Amino acid sequence: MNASPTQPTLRVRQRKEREELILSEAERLLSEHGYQNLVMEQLAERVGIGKGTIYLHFPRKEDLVGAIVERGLEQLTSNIDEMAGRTEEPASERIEAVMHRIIDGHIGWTRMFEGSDARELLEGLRRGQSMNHRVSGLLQAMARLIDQGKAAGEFDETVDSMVAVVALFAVIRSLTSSNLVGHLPGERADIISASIRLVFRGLLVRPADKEAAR
Amino acid sequence: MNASPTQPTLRVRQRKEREELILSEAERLLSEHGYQNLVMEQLAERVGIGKGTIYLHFPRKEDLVGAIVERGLEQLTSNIDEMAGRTEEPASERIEAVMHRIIDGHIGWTRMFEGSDARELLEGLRRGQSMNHRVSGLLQAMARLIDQGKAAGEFDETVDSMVAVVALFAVIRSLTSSNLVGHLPGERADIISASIRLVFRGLLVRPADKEAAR
Amino acid sequence: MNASPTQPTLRVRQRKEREELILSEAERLLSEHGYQNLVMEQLAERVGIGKGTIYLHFPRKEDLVGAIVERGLEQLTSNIDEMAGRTEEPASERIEAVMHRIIDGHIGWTRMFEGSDARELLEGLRRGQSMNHRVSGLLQAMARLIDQGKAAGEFDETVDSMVAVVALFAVIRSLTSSNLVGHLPGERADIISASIRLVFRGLLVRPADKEAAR
Amino acid sequence: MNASPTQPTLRVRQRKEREELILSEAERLLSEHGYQNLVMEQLAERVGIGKGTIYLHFPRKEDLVGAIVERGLEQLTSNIDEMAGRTEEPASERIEAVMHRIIDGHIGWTRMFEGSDARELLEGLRRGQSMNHRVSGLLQAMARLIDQGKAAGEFDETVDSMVAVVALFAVIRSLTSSNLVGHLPGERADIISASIRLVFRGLLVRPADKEAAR
DNA sequence: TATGAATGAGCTTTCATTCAT
DNA sequence: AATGAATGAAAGCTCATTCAT
Repeated sequence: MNASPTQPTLRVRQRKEREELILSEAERLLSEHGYQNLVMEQLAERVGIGKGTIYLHFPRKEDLVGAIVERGLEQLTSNIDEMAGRTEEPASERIEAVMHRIIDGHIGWTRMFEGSDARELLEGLRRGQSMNHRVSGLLQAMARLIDQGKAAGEFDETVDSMVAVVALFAVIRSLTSSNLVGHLPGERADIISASIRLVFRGLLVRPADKEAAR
Repeated sequence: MNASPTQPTLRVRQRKEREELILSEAERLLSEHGYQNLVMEQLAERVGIGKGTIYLHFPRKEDLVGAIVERGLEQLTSNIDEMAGRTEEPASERIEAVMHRIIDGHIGWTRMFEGSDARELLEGLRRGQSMNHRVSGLLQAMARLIDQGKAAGEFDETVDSMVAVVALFAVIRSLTSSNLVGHLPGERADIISASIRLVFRGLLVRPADKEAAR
Repeated sequence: MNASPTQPTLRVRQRKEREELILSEAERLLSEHGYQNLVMEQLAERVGIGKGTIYLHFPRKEDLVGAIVERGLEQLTSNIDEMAGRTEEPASERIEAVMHRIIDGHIGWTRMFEGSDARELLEGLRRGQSMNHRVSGLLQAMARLIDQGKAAGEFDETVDSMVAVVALFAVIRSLTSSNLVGHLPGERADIISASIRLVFRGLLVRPADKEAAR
Repeated sequence: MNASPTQPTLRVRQRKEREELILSEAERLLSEHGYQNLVMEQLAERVGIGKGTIYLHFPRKEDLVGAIVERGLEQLTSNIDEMAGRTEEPASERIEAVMHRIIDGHIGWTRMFEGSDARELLEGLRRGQSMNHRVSGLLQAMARLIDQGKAAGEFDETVDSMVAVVALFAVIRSLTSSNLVGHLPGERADIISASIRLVFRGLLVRPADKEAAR
């Protein structure tokens, strides 16, 4: 009489799938063109559904974007947490891996929110709390990785972990948006690696410090 | 008819002045509200001129913003060049000063381009070439400061100057937009200073290296 | 398959019941929000059925509203006819009672058709003829009451009954919509009663006339 | 240097003219199709201007309709006031003339507001006060006419003037919207006249009363 | 030269109606 | 028979850009 437990309502699954489809396409358009230039009709067309259908899933454009942000933050956080489990590898390598993964897989975060009334959008998300949790969660996950490095003697304990997180994300953000990188000589990948390592240099325990500590 | 040679420009000078006025006001609106929410009519009103007059100076909204970007880049570059002259001060201090100045005096660069079709905007600027020059100029000016530091033995010569520049600007950008910083504990100013210094730590010549070099 | 002849209607009766349910709820929404703001989905939800089901009964929103109007006219007419039976009471009192009942129990007739393309709606109803019959029936039922009054010597025979009917309904309509009444001093109920009586004054046989008739 | 006093800015006059044009056409469409079915684009087309131009004069559709209402009330009031001046004619005749003029000149008051969220619209107008003044002014102007009739011994002083006003407007409203009248036999004009007179009968001083007063 | 009235493409959002399940 | 997901026409409103004055 009722749906088998292994098949949670089919309908629901299809709905979820379509939602995923919308979000993915929207994320692409968002990172390509920014909030204002994401046109609902165009989005629908690309997904291959009617304009109104989007509104069945996301009552306002704002909500659509909010969902994308949350999804992104969630993915990033789980990525980082996964890395936090591999305690056999040095923290610095794991962090670098995380950063590369973020940079590669991810999406012009910077551009994404262009032209939303970003202030209002974020404000709204913030009021809804979930954004706060997600962002805080992301930052803390990253900080945990750094703390692992400190505990392992890799990183300098005098450097505030949260400050390091900010610096790392700063580099990610900048490398992600092509603004500057586009103007630099050399391969993009090289620049990325070198930049990440530069920040690490500031974070690593210095031989001299160890010396001094004796 | 009788334009004196020393003042061929009365007209021209007024024109230039007004152009400056437009740009200044536009820059403010831009950093406050982003590209899409910069409304030409509102701008004209604030400047105290007619809407159409703006179009006498900048045929398209895009051009107006392009001019602002160029002007900003120019100012930054000259700021940095000025600092490059004060060779009596340590490079690291001068760089930090530059960074603070950029961050303080500056303009939500991040928000400024929100809602432009950034790709198209930049593409257009690029086609006009001048953007390329300006950005390259800015990066190179900064790189020169770093090179000075290297020459003075402050900075590690093995670190690529351009990479360092990218990292520095990355931090600036991130600290400028409140996205992350807003989620951090502590005073904004403290976070900024700490972040800058973290990058410097990675740049400074390490005592241990010196030791090893002996 | 085995529908007993006395109850061929189990299905049919249920269908009729649901139709009644839809109409009642629709009438409420209609009088509260007007035609345009009557949303089919909301209606379905309130009735507790699926949106599509409504369309099984009424192929178009227009038809739904048409049915409501007819039902309303029918009810009013039967109300009046019932009153026409109580010949022991004075016609004027019975008419006043009818009017109060209409005003009280009734439904912002005025608001109900807000936002329909009333012309088209009525046109459509008219094409279906039935509307004409209903309205005529209503007016005639009321006229019959007045004629009773004339026969009883209560009302002046020189006043055209139909004109009196129009005037009476005019007052009802106006008193029903709060537009004017809201701007008047005094209690709503008092205004209503006084207005009705004013029209009656014009309808009653005048003592002076009687005098003259002697 | 400044515009001659007899020619108040030409611009301003043209603007006023166009505004008048918009209002007139809007009033027609409004009375024909009701608020919801008044489509801004269609209105613009009929007036022969661009859609946006309307918004230059009336920032919201609501404002446009508000202006129409005010204009209408103003015209009515001044019509009535003018009539109030002709004290040489009997009040009843002047009132009848006013009513005919109202009915002829303005038609679908009733239909005009259909489908606005009338509640909100009126609420808004009411909050803005101006509506209150206008409507009160209109009712009072009419009441003044009736008072003149009372003073002249034409009308019965025991009938509340405001109640009479309500009844008169009730008739106007009803006769204006074709709902009922369309279903009546006879000429529209005749019905109108007869209805008005019926109400007057209720208002006039009765010979019998005079008799009694002796 | 400077203006701002006029324009209309373009956007988000709503909702009657259809139709596969 | 009953449902509600999907659709897309339609509508109000904004604002970059033009152009008559």
